[in-house]
Amino acid sequence: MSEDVLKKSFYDKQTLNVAKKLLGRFLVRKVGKKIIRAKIVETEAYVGADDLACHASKGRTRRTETMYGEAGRAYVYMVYGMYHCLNIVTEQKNFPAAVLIRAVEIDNVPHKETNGPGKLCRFLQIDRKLNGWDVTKGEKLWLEKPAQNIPSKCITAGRRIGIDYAKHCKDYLWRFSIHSK
DNA sequence: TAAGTGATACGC
DNA sequence: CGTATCACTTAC
Repeated sequence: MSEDVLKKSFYDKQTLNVAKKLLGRFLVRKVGKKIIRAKIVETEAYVGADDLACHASKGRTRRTETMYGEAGRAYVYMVYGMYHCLNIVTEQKNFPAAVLIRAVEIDNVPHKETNGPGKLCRFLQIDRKLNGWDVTKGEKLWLEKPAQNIPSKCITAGRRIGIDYAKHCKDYLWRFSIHSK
């Protein structure tokens, strides 16, 4: 496996920092012999049982069990019956936190097809079978270092999307994206 | 702006 | 069991 594969030590840190550092890195998906490399351009952090927007705020259940596990695993779930969302589990074991991958860019693919969490999973053929997958192994699904880091002045923080039910937590600036130019 | 879609969680 | 809700997308 490539030396560029991000290790567990990248993920078991503070979630907000991991979310920012994931920007500009490559999400790599291998299906059969085909490899797709996607640059991450937008992420969101979901941190702990106290974050009302985090699925784990409702307690530890079968669904959220992955988030309580080790850092560097994929947390994949289905929403609205049609779409999957890909998250990467962060922080230490038994602390529920993850980074949602909201948008990516792929060479020769219209941005329209990969600029949403449900759309990028459909394009990369990610579904619940990958829930709990270890993304530090460099097989099937993993993340790689970028050619260069994204300067912090090119990162925009904003409110998270689609979590109006989360009361005061909806105003946290826990969505991060790269602004071009 | 609304509705499709089914897993999930919870109440009975 | 039933039913409400949802970290979304697409078509009006």
